[in-house]
Amino acid sequence: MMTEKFLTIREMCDVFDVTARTLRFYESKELLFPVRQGQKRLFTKRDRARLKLILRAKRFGFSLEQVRQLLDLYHIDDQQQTQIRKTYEVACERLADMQRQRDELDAAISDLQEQMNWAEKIMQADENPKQAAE
Amino acid sequence: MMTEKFLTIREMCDVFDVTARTLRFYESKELLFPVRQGQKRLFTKRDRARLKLILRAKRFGFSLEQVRQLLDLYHIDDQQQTQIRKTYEVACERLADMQRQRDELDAAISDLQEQMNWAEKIMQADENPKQAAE
DNA sequence: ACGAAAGTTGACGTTCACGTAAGTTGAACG
DNA sequence: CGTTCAACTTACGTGAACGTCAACTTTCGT
Repeated sequence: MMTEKFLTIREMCDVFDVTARTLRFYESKELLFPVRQGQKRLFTKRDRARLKLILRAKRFGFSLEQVRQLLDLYHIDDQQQTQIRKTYEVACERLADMQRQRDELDAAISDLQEQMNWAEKIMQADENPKQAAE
Repeated sequence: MMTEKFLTIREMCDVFDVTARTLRFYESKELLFPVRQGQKRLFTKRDRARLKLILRAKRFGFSLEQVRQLLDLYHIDDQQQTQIRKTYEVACERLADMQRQRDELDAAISDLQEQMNWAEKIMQADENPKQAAE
């Protein structure tokens, strides 16, 4: 048994901490492609990988539409190879976005840390009030 | 003249590439506090700094409400010092969020770059088709 | 002094990303 | 066989973050 080839919608919800509605919504937006057994959805390993990336990218502030474009890169093998180059270019832009974002994030982290150091000093002073005045 | 102490709403729009509606909306949500000259808004240096941070944080996927909390750290001097500690704790969480996010972002960037290397190889092969078959 | 330009306040509309409720279907269990 | 339960579809509702339009007032140039 290789990690149970398929997951039900409920199992997906538990694993990824999302609602069933969300998974159906993502399917409707062509972000996920669960196979059907009767009318029930079964999520493949590929769906799990995609969902992981979706949730991650969301935390970076990407829209679902942007994520969909990004995801295209991860399943080129399914597609016509004629699309590779176009997809590659999209990926280049996304990558640049992400690198810019990381740089900004680094800056923001530094900023915040500085502010917090300053706040620490203030709080320190607040704990020993008027130490010099006596 | 020290960088023109105040900016009109239109100047703000041009500088930060946002709409007037957005600025008024941010004010209504207490993210910005432009002073009034008559009924016109004048944006201070502090508003400009705040807006910069707002737009930056938005790109990280923070909600405006989260941003508002974050911004509180940046104007503690205006507030009661009793609030410092609370604000400091909020900031700690945000900082942790941001660091986690950066780690994930790094991972995502690596992933994407790997995929792109793979795509490059495919494209390379596509340029010289069946080189080995002849 | 007057008309255009810029700014203001409502108030309603829109898009995204789901939430939620109502009714249906299919497998499963006592 | 009835019912219970999970999953399904359809459809309307919701909060966040603005867009857009209407109807003022204020200011500025000629």
